[in-house]
Amino acid sequence: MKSEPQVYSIEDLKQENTTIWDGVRNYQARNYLKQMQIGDIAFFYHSNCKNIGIIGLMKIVETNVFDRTQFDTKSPYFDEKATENKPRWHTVKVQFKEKFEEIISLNTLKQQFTEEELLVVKKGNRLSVIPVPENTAQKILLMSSK
DNA sequence: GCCAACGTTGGC
DNA sequence: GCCAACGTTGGC
Repeated sequence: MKSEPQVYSIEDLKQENTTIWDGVRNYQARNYLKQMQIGDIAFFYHSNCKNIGIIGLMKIVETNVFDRTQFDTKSPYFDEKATENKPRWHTVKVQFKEKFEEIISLNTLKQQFTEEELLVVKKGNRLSVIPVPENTAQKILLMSSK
């Protein structure tokens, strides 16, 4: 799950402990959010910044949460086509789990994994929520504990 | 349903 | 700041 650290970083999550992962406005990403289950582990990815890469772990603690920002006219994520009765955007609540001592940089990820193994290394990939195959996830966890 | 125009993401 | 690679919008 990607976030721009200038907007919301893993430090922010660490301080808050939990947060509703709102602001996703892409149907494919939303569908991946939908598939998540309570207890699932997600990687926190810092994007569009100086140190790009996977910075830590979080846990999914609630699923099918309404993204309230879609109803908020003052929010940049306001969606005029969404109503309380017919919301378009739901998401998950995540809990801070771990911040890696060292970021696993995009460069490292590119060296270790193919596009098939880890979609985030694919050029032009813009999805902010991406599934990670189990094999790949296990390898990344090993890399983080070095 | 096609596709040009436009807007956004995100690495570099 | 640039720009490739998308996704979305809207006219037709």
